[in-house]
Amino acid sequence: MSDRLETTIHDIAKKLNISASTVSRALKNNPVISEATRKLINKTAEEMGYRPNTLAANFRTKRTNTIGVIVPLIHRHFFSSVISGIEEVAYKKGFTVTISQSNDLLEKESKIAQTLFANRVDGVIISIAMETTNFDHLQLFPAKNIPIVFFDRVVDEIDAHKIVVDDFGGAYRATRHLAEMGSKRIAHIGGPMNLNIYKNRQAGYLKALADSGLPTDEMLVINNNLTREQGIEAVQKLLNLPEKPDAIFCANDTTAQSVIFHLIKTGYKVPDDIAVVGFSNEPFSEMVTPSISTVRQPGFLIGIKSADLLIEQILNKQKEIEFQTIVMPTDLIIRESSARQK
Amino acid sequence: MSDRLETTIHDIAKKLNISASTVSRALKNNPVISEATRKLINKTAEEMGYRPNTLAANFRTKRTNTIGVIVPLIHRHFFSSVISGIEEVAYKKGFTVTISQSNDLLEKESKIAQTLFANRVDGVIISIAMETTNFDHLQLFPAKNIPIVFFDRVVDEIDAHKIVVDDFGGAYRATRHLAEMGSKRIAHIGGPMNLNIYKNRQAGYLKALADSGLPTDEMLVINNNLTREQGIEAVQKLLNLPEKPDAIFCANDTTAQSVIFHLIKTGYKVPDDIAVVGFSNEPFSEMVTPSISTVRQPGFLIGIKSADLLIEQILNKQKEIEFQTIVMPTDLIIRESSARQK
DNA sequence: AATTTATTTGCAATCGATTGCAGGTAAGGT
DNA sequence: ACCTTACCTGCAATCGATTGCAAATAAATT
Repeated sequence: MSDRLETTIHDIAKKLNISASTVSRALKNNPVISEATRKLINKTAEEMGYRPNTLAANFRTKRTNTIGVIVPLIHRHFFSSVISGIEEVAYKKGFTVTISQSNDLLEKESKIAQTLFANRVDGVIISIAMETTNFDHLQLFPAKNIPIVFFDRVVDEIDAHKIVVDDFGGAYRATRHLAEMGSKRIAHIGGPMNLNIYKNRQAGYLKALADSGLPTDEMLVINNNLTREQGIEAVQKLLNLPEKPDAIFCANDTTAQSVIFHLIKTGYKVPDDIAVVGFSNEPFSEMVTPSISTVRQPGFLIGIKSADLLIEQILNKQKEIEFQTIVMPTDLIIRESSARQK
Repeated sequence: MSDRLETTIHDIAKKLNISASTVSRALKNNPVISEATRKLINKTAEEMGYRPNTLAANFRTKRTNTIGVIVPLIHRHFFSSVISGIEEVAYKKGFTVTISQSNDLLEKESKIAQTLFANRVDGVIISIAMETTNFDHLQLFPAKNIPIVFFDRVVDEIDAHKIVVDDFGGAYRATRHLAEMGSKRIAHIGGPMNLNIYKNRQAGYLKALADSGLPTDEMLVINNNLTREQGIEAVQKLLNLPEKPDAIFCANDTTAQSVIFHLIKTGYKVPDDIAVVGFSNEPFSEMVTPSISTVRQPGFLIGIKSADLLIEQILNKQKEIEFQTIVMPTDLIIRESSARQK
């Protein structure tokens, strides 16, 4: 009804015949205010239906208590787990979280970054878009001393805390597992090489081949954007090789699923003819038939860690910080798509 | 030059020997400023590295150009589609979107609402949590004349624009389809009756039974929270009935999937022994085997419509608005889980 | 009783952009 | 020349909370 009548600290001050500064301090639990006055002020504020004007406070303090989060796609299970972790920490420490999705597009990511910047977020947590190879839009933040934390898809070119998962180890174990299942020609469908995560997964794959005494074959490695469609194209290419693969390690579950789909459709048995392992442990991976072996990433923990590191920086802006790159463990989940009876 | 700080409109004004008001107007493309001065001001602003202080503007205008979105779970495909729709519109009209998830918990939803309120969002778009039966936390907004738009899981008790999908029609068509496939005893696993969407789906189911000349049987209707676990419990109960069902219409895809999983595990053939239809068209529903027949909801369109209606209210605050409830169409997707050879 | 110390509170400037109203200027009309 | 009108621009108040510094009061010490 009467929304022109917001109570301010001045109204409270006037009513109690004290100054606005005292009211402000009391409401903020500033220890310099005596217990008695604080109680009185809180009671009166309550009675008068006072609600603090966050906008005024933000303006004055130049802080918004807001963390901006940019992820490629919020509906990816991994990312929504990370977001949940971030929210968990942020709420506890009194920060609000603004989530945006880049849809893996550089242009959208850039616009989001600008918006967050203009809205003066106190810090940013980001996993960059697949397309992103230029980082000017992210330089905005360091330039104004606004902390950034990168996770998963990190950027070498910017100095900041980075949380990555052990892509190398996950890929290594996945590939070793395929070798242990008796596979001799293990193919790899990987992502774009501008993203470290895919570089590392590929490196893990190659190392595992070497350690298993298997030769590497360029023809068995295909890089694309890991969509459903490209997964099918890739597997078709692999099946057309003179020497077909007997196992495929895919850098994400979507590709693994489309690969399996195509293999079964064209008459191959999974895992007996060709075993498949994916990456990320998307929820569907255990629901499909055959269920997909995959590598689990600790999304929730990554979110917690990212938010912790970010908030620490926000609260200690002056301090010189030693940036660190934290590697979170991954683990292999063996399911039907790779579990051969030996 | 005191410009280790941020450039303000006053700095620009001083440099050009004009007033801050003119600068402000020029930067806002206020038509009252002549073309010449506007160009000069924009150029100078650019040169001086001016960036508008959104916080100051927000404070002054009491507007944040921010829309708060509250959904149960962002990783549900339906909700992330809606969010994409909202973002699409919001971005175009210069609004920022803050997304939060309630995890289907009343308490979290309530905290989020308070945070959004304290942060002075200009409007809210929400689909309420499964638990929510009390709406005090949402009354905050109407009380301060902050518009809300409800979608999908709407609330009768608050007067506002509401966008719902045609749950009744979708359920009706799903059930009719099961009847046409020859099912005589069609069960229903539904959600909590405090949510309209589940009430309507159940009503559609019942009407379809009646129109198909099938008797209704209380024993064939089970209501729970539609989780995986509860889906399995429910189907166990149904299989223990003296007269088992030959089809099950589930109010979401998660339940449908767990039901199918359990049926196959216990030796039933889907769809031949028991046909199953879900609801929402989650991406996994077409990837699992058998793929799940389901009801598609136009999430993206709902997001667009919600944002349109909300922003219209934000921009025309004074106007009396006739609140409307918009019903969006649904359609049935027939897949393997219900496609019997007749 | 005088002085020091500790404890509370108030003053007043500030943050930067916005906007109603008044004042100024140039162009057009008589 | 004088007066309107239309068009630009400036003045100055304002939004509400925060905070460094000074001052007032109370308590403790000599």
